[in-house]
Amino acid sequence: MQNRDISSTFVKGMTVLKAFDDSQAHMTISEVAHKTHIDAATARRLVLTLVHLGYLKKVGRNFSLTPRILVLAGSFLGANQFGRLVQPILNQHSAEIGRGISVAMKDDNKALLVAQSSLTSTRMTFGFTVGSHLPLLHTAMGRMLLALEGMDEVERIISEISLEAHTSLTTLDRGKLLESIQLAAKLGYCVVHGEFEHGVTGIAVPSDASGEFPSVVAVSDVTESYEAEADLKTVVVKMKRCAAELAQSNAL
Amino acid sequence: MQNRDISSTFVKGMTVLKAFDDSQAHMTISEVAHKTHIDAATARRLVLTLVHLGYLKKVGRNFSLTPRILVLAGSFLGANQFGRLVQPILNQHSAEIGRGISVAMKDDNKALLVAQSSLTSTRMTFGFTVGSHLPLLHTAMGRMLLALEGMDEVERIISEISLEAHTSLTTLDRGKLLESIQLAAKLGYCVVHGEFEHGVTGIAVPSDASGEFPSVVAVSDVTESYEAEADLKTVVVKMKRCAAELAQSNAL
DNA sequence: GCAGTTTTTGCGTTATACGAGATTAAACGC
DNA sequence: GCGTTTAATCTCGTATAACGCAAAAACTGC
Repeated sequence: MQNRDISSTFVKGMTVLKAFDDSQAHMTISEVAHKTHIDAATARRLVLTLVHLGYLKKVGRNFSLTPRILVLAGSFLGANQFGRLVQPILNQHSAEIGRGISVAMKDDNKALLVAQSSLTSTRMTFGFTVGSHLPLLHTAMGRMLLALEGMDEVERIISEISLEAHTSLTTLDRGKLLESIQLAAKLGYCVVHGEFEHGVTGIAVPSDASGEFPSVVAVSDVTESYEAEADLKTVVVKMKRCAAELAQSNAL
Repeated sequence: MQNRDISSTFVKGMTVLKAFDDSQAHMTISEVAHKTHIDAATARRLVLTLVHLGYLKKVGRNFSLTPRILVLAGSFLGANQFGRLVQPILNQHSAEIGRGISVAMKDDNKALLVAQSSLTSTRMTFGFTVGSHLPLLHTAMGRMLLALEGMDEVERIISEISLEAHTSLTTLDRGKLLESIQLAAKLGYCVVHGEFEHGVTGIAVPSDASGEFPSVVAVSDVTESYEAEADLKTVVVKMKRCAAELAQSNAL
């Protein structure tokens, strides 16, 4: 028995729903039960409830998410004016910078992509969408997000998080990570070379928006495109312009 | 008491979560209770549970969605390869067509935006995002979606749905709507002029993808831009090319 | 066809959701 | 400012719905 203010059934239900992540999109009832550590009979009831509500659909003996789950996301995006305010600004600055722009927020100990504008002239994307989780410590957007938090929170996360080497360049030294985040806080921008995806450099700046959730504006490109130090500086300046406009628009 | 396979608590919990739509993003517990027709005490527990799970946050006496809700959407998008397959194709064709492209699926009696590529060179967007609900009967994408369904389903929806006049051009005659959908099914594309937003013309074609959910590719622009009949035909041809590529990629 | 697994059902137990009422906080008038 | 009204929030005993075991049924793969 736990807190009387928390509905354990609802918690289990959301656990089941969350279990359908991109690592396992199609699951049988027993797989759900295994993954969530919920009794098979209970898991079955919760899964059937989700089917009843239209969030899951059954095909054969497997269950998978339906597009309806996007409606919940749409509520958040709509409420925060992403369509009307954020997206047009991102589009314009994306064209000016010549690269796709992403906006991210901190979610637990992950960076969460909340908006994106990819260049229409290129097929290049990094395969992430709104709702994608990225590492906090080994991406520019993640470190910049941490730099916006209090340093006590940063130290807590750095010490708690398990470090995973995504590439040969991934920084696994917790002290160096802290330094990098402190530098980002001081400079007002963050650059990370190939620590998450090989050969890709990320740049992030705070969005400056005074909204409900701290957010950052981020750009990714192959490392060579920033060969000249001046190129990088130019991009940062343009990104800051984008951030300023987002802040001014009262979005986010 | 109802079906023993449906967890009524979980249903109520999801109802509460869904209640935070863009029409009411910030709600007190009693507002939630009122909107969902759930007892205030129960609503309170469910809301507190959502706060506990990090999907809602409390500010003052109001509750609102956190970005975490996007993670669930990300699972669906990731599982269906939206980032890696769909988005690049949309981006490329968006540039070729010279207009933003959307992909939509049918959700109950609404059209649901599941992917989008807006032109980066322009600030023009129609304010919708992934997860936005649009009318089925008064948009090109909606009618095209219906045209993919069986005609019995179409007739059911046309007769059940309540018709709302969004503009002075909105077709409110159920017979005419059926005709329009049948025409779309026959032609393989659908064009709707200013029935949802004044002065805006929408075009939709089936995505041809053999995936789990029927989907359409849609384009919107101010009506004048299609003045010449030839312009419209050209766009349709280009859209069909996009649809074919989506199908070929095994996305959707 | 058999041995395994998975899914479903029944049921006693117990936690848990319910909702009326108590408590607290906000809104208003004087 | 203070009492009064109104609404929102929280508490708690009780009814009930969810839990999870165990056993049956259904499906798989060999």
